[in-house]
Amino acid sequence: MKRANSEAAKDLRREQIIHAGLDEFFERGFSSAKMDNIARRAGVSKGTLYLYFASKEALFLDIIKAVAIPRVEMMESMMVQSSGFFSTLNMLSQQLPLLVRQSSVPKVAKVLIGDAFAFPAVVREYRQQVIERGHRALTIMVRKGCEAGEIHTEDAENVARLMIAPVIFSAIWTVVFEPHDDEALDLQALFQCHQQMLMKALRPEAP
Amino acid sequence: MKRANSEAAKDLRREQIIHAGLDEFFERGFSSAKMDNIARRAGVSKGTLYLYFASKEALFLDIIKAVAIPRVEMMESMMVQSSGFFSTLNMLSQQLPLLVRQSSVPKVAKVLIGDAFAFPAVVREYRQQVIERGHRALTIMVRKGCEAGEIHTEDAENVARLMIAPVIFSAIWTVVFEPHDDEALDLQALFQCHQQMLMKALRPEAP
Amino acid sequence: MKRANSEAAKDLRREQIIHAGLDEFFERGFSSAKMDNIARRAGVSKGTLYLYFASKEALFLDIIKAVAIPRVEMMESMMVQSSGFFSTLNMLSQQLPLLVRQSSVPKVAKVLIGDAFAFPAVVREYRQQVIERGHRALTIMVRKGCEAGEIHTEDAENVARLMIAPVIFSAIWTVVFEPHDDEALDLQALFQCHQQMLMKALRPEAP
Amino acid sequence: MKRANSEAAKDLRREQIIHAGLDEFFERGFSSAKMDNIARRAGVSKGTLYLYFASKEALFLDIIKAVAIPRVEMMESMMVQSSGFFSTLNMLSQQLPLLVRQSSVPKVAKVLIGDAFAFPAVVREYRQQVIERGHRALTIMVRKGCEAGEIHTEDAENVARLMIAPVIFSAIWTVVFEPHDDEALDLQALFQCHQQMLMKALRPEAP
DNA sequence: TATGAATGAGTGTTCATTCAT
DNA sequence: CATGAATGAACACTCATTCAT
Repeated sequence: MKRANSEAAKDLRREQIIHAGLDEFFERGFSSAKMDNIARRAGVSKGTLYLYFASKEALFLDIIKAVAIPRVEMMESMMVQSSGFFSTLNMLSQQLPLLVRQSSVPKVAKVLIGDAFAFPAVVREYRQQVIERGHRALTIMVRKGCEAGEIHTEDAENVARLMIAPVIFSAIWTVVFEPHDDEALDLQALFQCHQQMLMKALRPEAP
Repeated sequence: MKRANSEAAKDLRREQIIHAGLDEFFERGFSSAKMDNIARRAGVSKGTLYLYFASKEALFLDIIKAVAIPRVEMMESMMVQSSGFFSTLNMLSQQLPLLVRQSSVPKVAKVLIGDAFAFPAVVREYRQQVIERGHRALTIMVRKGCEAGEIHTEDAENVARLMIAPVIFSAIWTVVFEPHDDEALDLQALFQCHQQMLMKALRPEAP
Repeated sequence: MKRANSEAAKDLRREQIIHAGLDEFFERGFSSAKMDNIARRAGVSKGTLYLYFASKEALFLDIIKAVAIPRVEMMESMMVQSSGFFSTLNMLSQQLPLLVRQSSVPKVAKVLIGDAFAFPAVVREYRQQVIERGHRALTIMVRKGCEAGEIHTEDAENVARLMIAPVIFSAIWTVVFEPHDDEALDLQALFQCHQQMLMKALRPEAP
Repeated sequence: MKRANSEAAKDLRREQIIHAGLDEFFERGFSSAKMDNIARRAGVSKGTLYLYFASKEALFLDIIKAVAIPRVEMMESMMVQSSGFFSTLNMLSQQLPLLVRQSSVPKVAKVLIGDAFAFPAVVREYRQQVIERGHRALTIMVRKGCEAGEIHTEDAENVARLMIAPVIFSAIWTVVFEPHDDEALDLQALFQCHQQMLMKALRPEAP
């Protein structure tokens, strides 16, 4: 492999390894993942991995951090700047299939589920930094919708959870079933259906 | 350990091992699970495991089979004998929290997610024997509800999926977050909320 | 290798491994010593080593302990029961060549010297439990000889050290030079000479 | 690091590396010594080491040679020009503590003991070039003393060895115990005591 | 049947050495 | 000459599996 002498080149190399690592951890879980495989996937030698990451565990932790954090911020800002519940819901219905299909979020989720007991601290932090923040932003969005009279519900928190549930469902589905099966879930239709059900379910009762 | 001379005693021993194995696989995933630990949990020696199961993998497969199959049948029959959509939905809302909290289903799900790539055949079979059958039963129930005029929807399949999504969501939540955290999700309230939203979302429009 | 089912058989196996380990550590030092080699020397597999010792370091520490401690006690008792300086000195002159040639003490000393920096705690303990105790016993013996009028010296402590010096000298010589060279040091003649010089050097001056 | 363009500058660089190497080999033994550490101690990069020494082993060998040889010559000349046994003995008693405390000889000795089996050729050469030459010079000095009537002994060779023994003893002591302990041996007193004992022990009997 | 001592293939990690810059 | 990123052989340690007791 070529030398990475500049800082930029080294960052690139880090990225390659993180990418390769995520794939390997995703496919095999932490303990079955082999540093050898990660090296091969990244196109470097095993020794090189240790120039960039202190250990398999350190690589794992860095991967989780690198992939998870940016995503939340994106979603958070999306919901905070919300201009009305329905328009945001609409935007979400279009964005979420992309998040599930294109981003690394489902892969990270799969890895974290599989190795939850091995890394309780990571799971806790992920819950706080990703799940709770997402849930809070969504709850606020629901409450604002209520206050604006757009929607009605007595239980904003659970509504927020139920809005998320299909994301989790389809993320799991995607990573667990689709790699070994031909039929792909039609996420657009699923989220479309979900959006319509939500709109009807949350519609304020006529007086 | 006492000898298990009768068939009944041998079956009991098998049960103990399967139970111990599920716990170990659940907590560590397939590859980190140690036969030593399973033996200790089951109160037998390592050698004994191999009298009942040919290998770690055979034990794993047997566990999945032993735990998963019976559950589906229960759920299937529950929905097939359905006496009206709403009454069945009501029953489900009460039963599902128990399924999530009391049964081994979430544990098995967690294991299968974590080791999906190591056992594609198992995953495929699980999908066909558990998920698809459950989804089909649910879809039929939705369709019957439509035909009976109780509810209305254009997309029974996705409605069925969205009815299941919170089960997956809470199953994952339960096994991933709750073991390392104090706050437990209030499943009753969650499924209550879900039921009400479904009822409103599926209510046939007034003409 | 045969199974070691009884406690006695296990102790024997431990002894074999300790013996093999000492040889390997002696010949290569701690860090070059290979567990594989130790296993081969002991006639067991690598895995078996770890049934008896938690790690390479634990094996090392146990070896030092197993070999060093008993020796001191022997020497200490020899000098404490001393019936007169000259008779004890005579006994020592006969015993020490055996200690140097037959026992494991010089091997352990060589190992400790080579790995002194890697195991400062061991070195300190060895100094306290072996060296200091030996030196103290010898000093007392010299003082008693003075009080009994057999010998005379103003500096019992250094005399004790100088009595020991040839032991260290010949121990080092034996383990460092003799394995790679034909000529063996004539320890009997050396200690004989040393004894005579000591007798003359310590003889009280005629009035 | 600056380039070393002149021959003198290159020799200096060599010296730095040799010095750094001795410290590292002394502290960790050959196989635990890391080229990385040596480079850091010498203030150069790892690659530079290989510009001056072909390999770790070559560096090791050069260090032994560089440090050991000069010392012998010094000692040899000291004893050969001897102007009488007692005056030389006196001089030795004063010089030896310095040799033990100030020079690199004890460090080299420690390294050679620790890695004796890995470098039998070095050990043999060291024995021949350093030990044997020293022993021969000392034996000659004793014999001359006898012939001159200053002293008397039947066994000049072992007397020479016993004259050396405390040097070995204190060298070992210094490098093994003192780095990890506060109490330092009082070498002056020790050699003083030794000198006095030798003088008395070797004194010709009155007729 | 039940045990647990023994095995050895497999994996994370280190580090002497190389060589592009 | 000097650097330090890259390499891969080597080694400590683990654990599923076997089998003598």
